[in-house]
Amino acid sequence: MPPTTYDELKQAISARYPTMSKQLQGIARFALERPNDLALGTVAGIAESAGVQPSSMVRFANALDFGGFSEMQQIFRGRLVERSASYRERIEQMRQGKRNGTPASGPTGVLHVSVSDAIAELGHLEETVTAAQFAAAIRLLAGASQIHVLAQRRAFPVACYLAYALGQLELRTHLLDGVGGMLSEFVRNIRPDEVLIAVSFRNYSAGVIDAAADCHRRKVPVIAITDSPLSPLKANARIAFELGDDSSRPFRSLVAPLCLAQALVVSTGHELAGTGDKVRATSRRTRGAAK
Amino acid sequence: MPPTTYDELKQAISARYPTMSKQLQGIARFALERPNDLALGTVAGIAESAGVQPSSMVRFANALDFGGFSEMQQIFRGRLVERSASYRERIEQMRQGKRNGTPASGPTGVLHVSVSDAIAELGHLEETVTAAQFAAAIRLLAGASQIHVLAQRRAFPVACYLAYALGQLELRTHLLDGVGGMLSEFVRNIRPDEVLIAVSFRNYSAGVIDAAADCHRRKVPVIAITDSPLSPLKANARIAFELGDDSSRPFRSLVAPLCLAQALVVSTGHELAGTGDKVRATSRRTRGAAK
DNA sequence: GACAAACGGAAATATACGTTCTATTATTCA
DNA sequence: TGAATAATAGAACGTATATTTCCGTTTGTC
Repeated sequence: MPPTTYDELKQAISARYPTMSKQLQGIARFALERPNDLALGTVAGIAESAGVQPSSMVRFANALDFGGFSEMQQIFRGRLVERSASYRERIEQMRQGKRNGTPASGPTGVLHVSVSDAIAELGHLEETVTAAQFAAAIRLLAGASQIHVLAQRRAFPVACYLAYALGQLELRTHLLDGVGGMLSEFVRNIRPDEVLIAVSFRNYSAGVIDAAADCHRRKVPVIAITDSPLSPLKANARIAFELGDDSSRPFRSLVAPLCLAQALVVSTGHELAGTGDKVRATSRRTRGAAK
Repeated sequence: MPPTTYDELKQAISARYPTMSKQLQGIARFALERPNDLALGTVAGIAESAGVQPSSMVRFANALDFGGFSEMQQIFRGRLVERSASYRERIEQMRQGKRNGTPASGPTGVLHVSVSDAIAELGHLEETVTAAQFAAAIRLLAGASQIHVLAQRRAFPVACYLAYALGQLELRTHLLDGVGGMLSEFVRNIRPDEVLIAVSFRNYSAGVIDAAADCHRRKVPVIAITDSPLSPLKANARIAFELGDDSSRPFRSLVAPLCLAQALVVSTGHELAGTGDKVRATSRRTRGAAK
């Protein structure tokens, strides 16, 4: 009684996942994350991608009551054709829906609008950021003895992400979250060989602006992530990313700044690893992965 | 110079159709009518369905400048995997725009990759989330007397955003940030008429899992935002959003979960404002505030 | 700490697949 | 009407694939 549909297969995997061996669990995750590969690849190819032996793939299929790998693969292939069929339906629906005049109504309409807006923002992001300022920011980050990240309110998630991700690179990173009300004390102690990343959008938090101004005056490099050339952060930053998003929308999203933040972190990682300092970079990566 | 995309293939077939032999024309019609079969079947099987010999299928592929049947089949398989048309167009547009400058290497190359990945994730997000679970989540949020948001480490920015944005809707929202180490004490006091939003991705934070499990056991509605059906959060949630994406990339981003979070907030806002039941919403807020 | 059971890895085997070659048939032109 | 050429069907061949079995290793239990 093996599963006959992809949904059943998912349920079966979920149900038996806890009782599986470690390797089989890995294959299970791989299968659910990359079902397309499972559908179209050969056992050998898939096994290589998953980092296991072909025989383990067969064992995985057997664990799900299939007679063999090919039998299980049929389910993944079935999903592929169903999915492509539903795509056409959805595209048709979208065309008809737009003709009817209600492009964005209903609960999932909101999701669609959010996704579309986010994609537009990302396109705008790539246009806005210049290679020069991006490279300059990376140089600053890679060369800093310590990095401080500051944001408040709406922008705070960006700072959280930066602090976490830069920390993963084993850069000394501090999130200035203002807990305990000692923000200005911390900011006062930032030195010129360190870096402050300040993130703020309208309405700009006074605390962030003041901190950036203070650091900038004391020759501490400030990298600003903000929304407009008119931002008060721009005047107080060595490098300012102006992501000017459409403020006409009531809910501006954090997608663009977060994507920029991720790109900065990844590039900084490359910079650190690529400057010949392989020993430090390797140990950093190893330790991070082991955790 | 064989076709490289399904559209090119279609054009090639149309162009050469008149000059083909009668049998090859039959195969051409069959191929265009049942591309799924061409993508997934074996030569023998397809040939039987089309009422020809396997060798004829190879001849057909050769007539289209392919080296063999398998080569042609790759095009049909690609068609099954390809993403929805509208997103693909946008990605293509962006790729072309970037071809003028630096293609994929260098500092801005990383940004381009981040943006592309983010767009792919967003497309996947819209596929994955069903209208039913989205609507159910909104009903829970709109009807809750209080909302608690919990995440740690990599997922924490999502919780920050949710707490901030839901707070803007004047819903009573608490960010369970674990400051002071009193997380379990707070979780223990969450009641069944409240809601817990738990966000966690691999490797899942034990604290978040435990909290979700505790709440779920005590009939507190739990909305989970996680990455896979195998997530331990799924078993401990009333509603689970599984944003499972390609884990082959070393740096998974928060773009998709944040976009989902935003859509949830916006929809909840509409729900509260649009049900016309302003009194109830107001009284709920008032009661909560009085407490 | 020792034994047993299960798990993972590698090689061997059998199957099935795609391709190619040849004989035969259909078609067209003289 | 006959001959020649192009195309098709069928079979055979080589290859690549999935599967199974066996052995070494690890893990759990007593």
